[in-house]
Parts: sequence; structure tokens; C-alpha cells
Amino acid sequence: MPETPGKEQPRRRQARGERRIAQLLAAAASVFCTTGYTAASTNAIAREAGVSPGTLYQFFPNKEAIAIELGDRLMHEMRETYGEALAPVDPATPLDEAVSAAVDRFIAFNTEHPVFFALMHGPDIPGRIAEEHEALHSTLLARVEELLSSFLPDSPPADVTRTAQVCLGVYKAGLELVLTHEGAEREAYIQEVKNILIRYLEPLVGGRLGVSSRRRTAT
Amino acid sequence: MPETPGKEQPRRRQARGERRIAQLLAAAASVFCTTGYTAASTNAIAREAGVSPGTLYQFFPNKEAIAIELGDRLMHEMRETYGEALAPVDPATPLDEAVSAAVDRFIAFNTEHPVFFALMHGPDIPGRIAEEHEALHSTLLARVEELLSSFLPDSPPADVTRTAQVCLGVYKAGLELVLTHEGAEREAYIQEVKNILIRYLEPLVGGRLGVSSRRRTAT
Amino acid sequence: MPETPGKEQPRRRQARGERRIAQLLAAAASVFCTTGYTAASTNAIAREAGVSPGTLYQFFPNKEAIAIELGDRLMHEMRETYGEALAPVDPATPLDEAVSAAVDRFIAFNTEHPVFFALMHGPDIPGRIAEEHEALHSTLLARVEELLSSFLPDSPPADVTRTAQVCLGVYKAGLELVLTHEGAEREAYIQEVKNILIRYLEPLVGGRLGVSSRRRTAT
Amino acid sequence: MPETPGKEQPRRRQARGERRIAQLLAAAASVFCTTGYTAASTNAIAREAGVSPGTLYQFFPNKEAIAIELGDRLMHEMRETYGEALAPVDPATPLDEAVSAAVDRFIAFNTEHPVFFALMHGPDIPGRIAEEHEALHSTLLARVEELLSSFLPDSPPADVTRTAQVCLGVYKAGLELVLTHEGAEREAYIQEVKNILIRYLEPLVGGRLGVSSRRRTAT
DNA sequence: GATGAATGAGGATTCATTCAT
DNA sequence: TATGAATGAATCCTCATTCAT
Repeated sequence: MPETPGKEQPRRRQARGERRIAQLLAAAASVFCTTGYTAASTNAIAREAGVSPGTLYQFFPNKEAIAIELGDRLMHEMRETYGEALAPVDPATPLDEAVSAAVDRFIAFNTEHPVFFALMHGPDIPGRIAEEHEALHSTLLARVEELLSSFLPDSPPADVTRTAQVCLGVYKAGLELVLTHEGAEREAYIQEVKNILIRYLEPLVGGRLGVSSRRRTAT
Repeated sequence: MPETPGKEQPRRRQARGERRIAQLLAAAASVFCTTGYTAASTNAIAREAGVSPGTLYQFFPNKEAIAIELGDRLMHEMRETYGEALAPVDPATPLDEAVSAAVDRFIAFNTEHPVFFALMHGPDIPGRIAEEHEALHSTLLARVEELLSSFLPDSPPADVTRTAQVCLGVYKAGLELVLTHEGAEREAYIQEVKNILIRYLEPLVGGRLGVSSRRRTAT
Repeated sequence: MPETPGKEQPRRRQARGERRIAQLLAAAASVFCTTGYTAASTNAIAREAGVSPGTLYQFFPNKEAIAIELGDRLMHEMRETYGEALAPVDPATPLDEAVSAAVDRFIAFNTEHPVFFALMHGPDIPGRIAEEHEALHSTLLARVEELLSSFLPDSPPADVTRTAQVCLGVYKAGLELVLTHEGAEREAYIQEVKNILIRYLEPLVGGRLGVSSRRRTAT
Repeated sequence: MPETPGKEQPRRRQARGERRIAQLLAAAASVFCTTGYTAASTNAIAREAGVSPGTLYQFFPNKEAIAIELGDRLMHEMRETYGEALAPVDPATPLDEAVSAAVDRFIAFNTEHPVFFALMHGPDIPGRIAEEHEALHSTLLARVEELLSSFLPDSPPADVTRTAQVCLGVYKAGLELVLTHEGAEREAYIQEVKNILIRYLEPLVGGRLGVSSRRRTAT
């Protein structure tokens, strides 16, 4: 009975494939970063991975699928690295510290995984988010909502969602600024991103959670 | 009145040329809005304009040039509509009113000129702004800096620039959210954009300019 | 006013295009004959026509369109060559002569336009005629029906249609046999095709139209 | 026979192999029917069979071989089902009954084995029958010749062959018409196919075999 | 035998751009 | 100027077939 697959027999086969997939995703990440998602071509990705176009299509039906898988893996990694919530929040944590930590992590994650930025990129057409980015966006949004709801337990969900959208938008915009600068300037931008978020959220948090007594840099 | 015949022949030509250019730019705007800048094809623009591709290239050396010219005209129109500064600021204007007015104008302008959004779209590639958007971006930035400097006369230019970048980024991110929602939800997002900017700028403005006594919606 | 198209000015432009179209259709005919319709590639057609693939697509949106246009022109030519009906029928013409003439013409036309056969080819999938051949087939069918109805004025239309379908099918099958043979053998097949059609139709025509007194070859 | 290890090991293998082959041929039949022979891909066949492409190529050197083997088995089955001749002919059988029976069987066989139609499909290219269909065609032809020769014992072989070719062609063309219609219309077409063949053959059979006294439907 | 990964040439189609008219 | 024909490289994707495991 050669057809009886043991527990690892089929794995063996998949091993090579799994490696190829990782290789292809790495290549895709590289190409997406270099040329941007829209301009990236499947042939370029295959070339970068050192395989033929046909091989790529054995694992992914199209570019979109690559982006989606890449996004999934990124979110997975993010979850593994930072735990279930974007930032695990001790209810006693002052808002500014929570935001600062969240921003730092977000930026750190991006620095390690530059594709993230390329994939996060909004709609080319106002009002239409490409399917491939949709998943990434909504996952991120959910995490921000999660984080926020511990600070805004009394706000109606619609408000929390709206606030989360704004925060995420600011995160993304800020990330762009951070990434386009270096050294001290970059640090200054990071601080600005923290500031704007903190100041935005402070009144919403209301009396429930004070701000740490440590002074925030006034820019 | 360029069509004055007499001296006129060259005038006439220019006139026709101007009309063609306007026609092409309008077509380009339409196509950019529909398909996004990256996906827009010069052939599609020519078709939309009802002319041949050759004609398009008689006026613009390439797609980029179209985007640049379109951006220039948009900035020009913005200037004509709203005066030299993004918002003419009476030094006595309270910050919240100034921001509110600026945001309203910005959104109004975008509603009237939906291409604006398509052209403003940031870099596909982190750290690299496409040349075609560069001009638009820096012009806008300059206007925001202008507006801010009247509020922050004592801040070092580098800080003003940084603050302007953040504001512009938030503007853009907020615009996306506004455009992707409708009705009451849209209004709520508009308010959020105002809130975040006001709260961000308030401490920077310091004691110099108080906030109007009218209460801001607390979201 | 350069935009005032005279009567022939726009023709001039189209002249080159018209020539190209003819050239492309000729090339397509050649390729269809050589490799068959299904296996024919647009690139091969362009190559055969000595133009680039892009040029082909300036005139035809896809392979199907080429086949359709080719079919249209063939039918047009057939009409021009043989008059409105497949065979203009004098009511007094004996059946055998009418059939013989029709078959001769059909075969002659095919000999002159070998693509005809390639385009006439039935469905790859039982029950589904490709759109590209549909038009050709139904036009031919209509002509056969026309021809038949003068012989079968009293038959219900459904019967005429059915008979026409059978005749056309036999025509096509016979054509294949004729084309795959040469010399005397080909002549013999031609005779067979005539025979089978005549014998099939004879009883249907009933007493209305006798058979010419000239003896039919008994094969 | 270099592979003869024990006495039964090869048996076993063959058995499995036979099963695989049957499985693959069934899958191929299904795919040929769905997409047509030309458009069928070996990968699709393997997938349909639930095996890997490599496995397919362990049993068949290429797509053509699959078609040939499929054709062979079909002919084999036909022979088993209907006996050595397409229709076992009692010399006393009247022509119309013989034809009617043969057509009925032919159609019945096709209804049970729809691939038959897909494989029988003539040359894509006039004058060239693909090798893969060649075998099927010539086998069928041989059977028709066989059948005919009992009716036309005195005709020269060349004539018999020619007549057989015509009959087979008409069979095929008729089959297409039958398959593309349903219900009463299909029955009508079946009758037409019988009619045309009977009328075609009647004069050839000459006085040797009369026509059954039962009246044939006159269309 | 069986698997599934790998190939790479080839398919249809698009597009920015140029050129003859 | 304006036209539209022409280009050809590049796009995504498929497929028959081979090969390492």
C-alpha cells in the first residue's frame, strides 16, 4: 500500500515546496519594497527568487494571492512577537506610555519587515481598497480597536471604530514620515507621532486614565 | 481674450492648444480618478479626451508631465480660490476656528476636484516620492508651513516643517477616511480630523493664541 | 479648420489601416489553414503579416474577432460571386442539376478560399459552437434554407431547417473528403456528395420537380 | 522480459497499473468531453484523476497516447458490445433495417460514451487527420466497410471504401446534429440520418437486397 | 510507482511612445 | 496640428513535459 501516507511522508514532499514558498514570499517582499506593490510583476518576483515563472504559479494563482499570503504571515508574526493585542495593556498603564510603546513596536516591526509598509498602502482609487490589502487593513484595525477599547470602555463601538481608523491612518502617515527620514530627524518624527496620538486620545480617555507624570517632550 | 484675430494667427493656435490641453487634462483627471494614477494609460486619456495618442504627445512628453501639469493647475486654482495662504489667517482667529476652516476648505476643494486625491497619493515605494507628486506635495507643504508659521512664529523652521509634514500627513489620511464614508459618518470623520489637528497644535501654539470659547465636539 | 473632414481625407488615413486589415486577414487565413483555427496564435498571425503583435491588436480585439471578420468577408464574397442565393434557382431547374451546380460552386469557392473550411469547423465540444463560427454557420444555413425552400414550398419551416442542417452537415463532411483526395479520386468524391444529396432530397421534392432525364453517374 | 522478479509480483503491479490506467482514461474522457480534445491539458487530466502529472506520464508518453489508448478501448468496447461487425448482418436483412439498427447502435454507443464524439472530431487542418484520431477513424472505417461489403459484394474495393467514407462522414455530421438537439427534434434528426443513408445506399445495393416493405418515414 | 516541484517557451494582451502622413 | 498606425518589450499566465525524491 504505497498510498498510505504516514504522518510525515507527505510533509517531505511539501518541505521543498514550503521552502520555495518562503523563498518566493521573501522575493516578493523584496520586489514589493523596491518597486511598490502595483508595479511589481510576477516575473520579477520569480526572477528574484531564482525560479521560473511557472514555479511561482504552482504555489500562487496570482500576484494578489502572494500579497495576501505575505500579509497573513506578517500578521501572524506580529501576533507571535507582540502577543495577542498590538500592545498588551496593563489597565494601570498611563496612556502616554501605552501609546509610546505601541508606536515603538509598530515602527520596530516595520523596520524589520519593510514590506509591511508597501502592503499597507491605501487604495489607488479613493473609496476602493484592493482586496489584497483589505485583510491586512482590517486585521490591523481590529487590533487597534482592541487596544483602544480597554481605554474607552464606555464609548459606543462605532466611535471606537472611528477612533481606531483615525489612529491607524495617523500611524500609517506617520510611518511614512519616519521612514523617509534618518537619525535625529527620524527620532523627532517618532516623537511627533506619539504626541499627536496621545493628544488626540487624551480627552477621550477622560478622567479614567491619567497621563503619566513624566513630562512629554514638547516637540 | 486670446482669440483676438488680427495679430492673431499665433494667438489662435495657442488658443486651440490651450483648449486641447485643458481637454486633455480634464480627461486625465477623469481617468486618474477612475483607475488611479498608476493604472491610468496615456491611450485611455487620449481616448477619453477624444483625440489621438499622437495629439496627446504633442502637448505632453509623457504621463508624468500630465500629472505635473494637472497638479500645477490644481494648486493654481486652489490659490485663486482660497487666496495666497491655504487659509487667510487673521492673527486673532482662534486656533480651532482656523483649523476647522482649513479642513473644511481642503475637503471642499477635494470634493470639487477629486483628482486631487489621486495625485496626492504618497510614494508607492517607502522613501521615494514619485517626481510627479513631488511638486504637488511640496507646494502643499509650503502652504501648510505658511499657515503654521503665523501660529508658531518662534519655533525653529525645522520644527515648523516637521509639524507641517505631520499635519499634511494627517490631512491626507483623514481625507481618505472622509471620502470612504458618507452622510453622518462622513461628518463625524471630518470632525475627527479637525479634533486631532487642533489637539495636536494646541500645545504648540502655547499661550499665544487661546482656543475659542465655543466648545469643540468631544466626539 | 483642420477638423473638417472632406470626403476622402479620413479615407486616406484609413487606407493604410484598411490595407493592414486586409493583410492581417490574409495572414490569419494562411495561419488558420496551416495550423487550424484553435492552434493558431495571434502572434503567429502578426508574424505572418510581417507586423508586430501590437499592430494586430489595433485592429482586432482578439482572435475571435479576426475569425468573425474573416467569416463575414467570406460570406460577402460568396454573395458577390454567386448572387443572393447560394445558387440562383430557376424553378424549372431539375433537382439534380441544381444540386450539382450548388456543390460545384461550394467546392470551387472552397478551393479558392481554403480558410473557409478551417472556419467552418464545428464545435470542439459537442453541443457548443464557438461564437466565432456561429455567424458563418448560421449564414450558410440561411442560404441553404433559402435554396431549399424553393424546392420545398409546402414543407413546414421546421422541416426545411432540419433538412438544411442535414444538407449543410453533409456538405461539410463531403468537403473534407474531397479536400483530402486528389485527381480522379477527388472527382469521384464530388460525385458522391452530389449523389447523396440528390437522393436525399429527391423524395422530399416529390412529384413537383422531376429529375433531369440525364442519367446520374451510378458511382 | 527483464522485469520478471518473482512469479506474481509483476501481476500485482500490472493490476495496480491497470487500475491507474483506467482511472486516467476515465479522467481523460471526462476532460475531453468538457473542454474538447485540443483544449484538454494533461495536468487537468491528472488532476481529474486525482494523481500527479508525473504519474500520468508514467503510463502515457504524451497526450496523444492517451487519446489513442482511449480510442482503442472504445473500439474494443464497441466490438464487445456489438460483435465483430458494427452491425451483425443477416444477409436477409433489408437495407433500411440494417441501416436503422446501425445508426441506432452508433448513437446509443455515443450516448453511453460521449468521449467518442470528442475523439472522432475530424482534422483541425484540412487534409491532415491528427495521428491521435487516425486510428479511431480507420478502425471505424474498416467496420463500416465490413458492413457495406456484405451489401455490395460486387463493387470494387475502392468504391466500397469511398462509400464507407461517405457513410462515416454522414454518420459523424449527423451525430453532431443529433447531439445538439433534444426530445422530439432529436428523434427527427435521427430519422433524417437514417433516411439519408438509406437513400444513398439503396441504388448501390441494387436489386440484390430489397427494401423492407415497412414504409420509411418520409422525413 | 508515485509525487509534486520545476521548467521555460509560448500564449494573449497592453502600453508608453514614435512616426509617416 | 492632428491623426492613427506602428512598435516591441513587458505583462500575466498556461502547459506539456521532466526530474529529484
